[in-house]
Amino acid sequence: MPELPEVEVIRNSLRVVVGKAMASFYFSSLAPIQTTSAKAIRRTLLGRRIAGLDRRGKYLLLMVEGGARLVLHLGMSGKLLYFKHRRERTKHTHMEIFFSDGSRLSLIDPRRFGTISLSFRQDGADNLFLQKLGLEYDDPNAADRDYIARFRSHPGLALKTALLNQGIVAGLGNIYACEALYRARLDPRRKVKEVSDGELLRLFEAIRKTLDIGIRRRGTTLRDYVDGHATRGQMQNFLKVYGRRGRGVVRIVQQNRATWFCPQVQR
DNA sequence: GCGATCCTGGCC
DNA sequence: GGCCAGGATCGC
Repeated sequence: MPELPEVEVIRNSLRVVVGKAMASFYFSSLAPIQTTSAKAIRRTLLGRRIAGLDRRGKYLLLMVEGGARLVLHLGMSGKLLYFKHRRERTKHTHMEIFFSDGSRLSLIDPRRFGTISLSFRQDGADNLFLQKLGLEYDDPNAADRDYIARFRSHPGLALKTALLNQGIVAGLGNIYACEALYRARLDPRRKVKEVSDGELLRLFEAIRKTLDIGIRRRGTTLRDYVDGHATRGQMQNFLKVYGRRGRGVVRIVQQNRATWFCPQVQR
């Protein structure tokens, strides 16, 4: 469900937990913990305060006093919700962090495509997921030639497929990949090797703009996306192609995923 | 590179 | 019952 804009909005919405001390935890028996254990997570977090929230691609990082980070991916169906007061645990809750003031953070993920992991290094090189990620769309240290080089190393990929590859540019999902290609007026089926550097630059600019707009509209709520306080996004009202059959927009399938585009505009 | 697969739920 | 879903990985 959540792509970069949704994760960024969730991150901003949860600033309320910064400074809170973690007093206890709940993990379901099906919690999607990867390459670590509930025990290790408890040991790492217990008694410590949340130092801040960060984001890398679609991963949300809960930064812990002392330098460790709890690395969360929400997959297709994950939500991270803050509750101020006691409350019945809802179905598919896989992790809860109880703060010393009685409030809590709940991870709810019916499909369990998300992941929970740990990282202790600033650069994420010790984390199976973070280590694979490509550039941030707004990386201040990356130049156009860096983005171009990343794309050029996958000449045979269709543009849409390249956008979904988190090792090239991190954070785009199915909605924003389709929207960025529309904004750049590029056919999602064209291969990387068939587009010019100029067209790639146009695509990068479209990616930045598309993700920025997504964040400003507080994410896309097609079905069930909400931020950390259960507030829906508004971007669904401004999508140009995704889910918009008709008026020249068609749906095709690439890599087993739906691609929505407008053949008259995108070439 | 492509298709199948993990999982649950909603909709037709 | 079948199809679809905002993700990512793993075979071939």
